[in-house]
Amino acid sequence: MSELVLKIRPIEETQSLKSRTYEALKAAISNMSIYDANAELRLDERALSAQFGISRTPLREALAQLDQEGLVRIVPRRGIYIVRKTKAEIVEMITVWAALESMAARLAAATAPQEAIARLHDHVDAFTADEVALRMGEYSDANIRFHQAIIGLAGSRLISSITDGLFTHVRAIRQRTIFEADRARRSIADHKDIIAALEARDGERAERLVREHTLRLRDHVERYVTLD
Amino acid sequence: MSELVLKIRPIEETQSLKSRTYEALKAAISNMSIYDANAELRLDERALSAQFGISRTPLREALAQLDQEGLVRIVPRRGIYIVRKTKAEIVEMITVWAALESMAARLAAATAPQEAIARLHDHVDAFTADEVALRMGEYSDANIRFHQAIIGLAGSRLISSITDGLFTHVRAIRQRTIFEADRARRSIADHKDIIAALEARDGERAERLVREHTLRLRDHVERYVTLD
DNA sequence: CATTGGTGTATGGCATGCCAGACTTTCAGC
DNA sequence: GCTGAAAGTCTGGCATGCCATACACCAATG
Repeated sequence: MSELVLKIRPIEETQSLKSRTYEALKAAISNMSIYDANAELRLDERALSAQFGISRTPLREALAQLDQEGLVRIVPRRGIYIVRKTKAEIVEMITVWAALESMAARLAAATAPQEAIARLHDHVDAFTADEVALRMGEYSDANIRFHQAIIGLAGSRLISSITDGLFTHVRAIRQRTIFEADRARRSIADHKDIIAALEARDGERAERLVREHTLRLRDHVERYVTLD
Repeated sequence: MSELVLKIRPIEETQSLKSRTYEALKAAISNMSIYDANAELRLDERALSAQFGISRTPLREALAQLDQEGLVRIVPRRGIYIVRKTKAEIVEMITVWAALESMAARLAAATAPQEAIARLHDHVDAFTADEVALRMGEYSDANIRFHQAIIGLAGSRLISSITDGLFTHVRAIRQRTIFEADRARRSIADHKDIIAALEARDGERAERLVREHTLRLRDHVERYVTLD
């Protein structure tokens, strides 16, 4: 499985009921497969607070946070609904991802330590193009970690936090679309080029390669993925 | 005029106490000049709720939202503090701004209607390089609106919402750094080039120009602005 | 049968009060 | 005079209950 990409919890133990409830709800919503199309989209404050064994106050605070992140929508006196992302919204997210990761690549080329860049190979070299087809699940994880690693190299907390938020939304799609040998083969080649550009400290090129790579994913989703 | 970029308040009148309190606090914090260095950084839930004439519940919800946006920091059983942005954080924000606005320019070049692009001239042509020195305040506003207009042309709600958030934080700095004739003169030239690229539908070039323009601002801030 | 008005119910918004933890103050002991 | 512990105070977290409003259901009316 993929506890690999679990966000590292901030040092301070966030023990408040609000925080724990937030995490629980977020995980539940994120892992809610987009396949169970007719899962109940409506949440009930009182029922949930009873399930969690807490009062409505911390639950409401957790829900408010999820609302702000766009995972749920709170409609006054109507209800709380799990948000279904449209394809257009997913495409927007990937576009923003492309913008931020490409900028991260530029920063990484300028400032990341050589050893850190070298470690990017670990995420790519483990797979040959042929193996990908066989171990697609593993590759999907490695692929995601590769992109997160580049963002990490930039050393920008802001970029990391924004993309983490996007990742929560895009996860399901990303795992689906990667399940295609063609894209995977191309993807491996792209990744190697990106690493080469970083190692050559060619920020412009790394930026461009990352952008084009991710925009290709966007176009692919736009063309071939269907939701709803 | 510029009702063009006015934030369109969500259709539904957000009359909830939480929303109104949030807006009020956000405005108060944002407009708190970074010059009154020793303004009280600590907020008191009970005192604020009394000032607003509401109970602590909606106030807490508003504060929680501000906490998530990074404008305040809530420390359990310690207090609520107005966050002072470090220069490094401001620089990160401008970097993200550069990434997103440049991507927006690329999108705008591809999809924005010709008339909309043409309206960008309004934000620039009103000033000659010489006038800028005289009407710096006006130019500063026009400058900001120009960049928001480009982002608007992209038609991406996500990019707009993220940059709006950044703008709240960066506003004070941006107004300070623009107060320099040299940068302003260069800025006007840059803006005209950007418009030209958009009109030529040259997405690559528009993207690059916007990125370089904003990264120059970043470098300027990094070098010459002092906070704290 | 369609429409409209009224009433009951469900749901989130808000007010209020108590609680645990952290800081401050004070006073005993050396 | 100094140190340390204990009590008091301040602060945000949480539980609980009431309220206004949106909606559904139903009856009365044309």
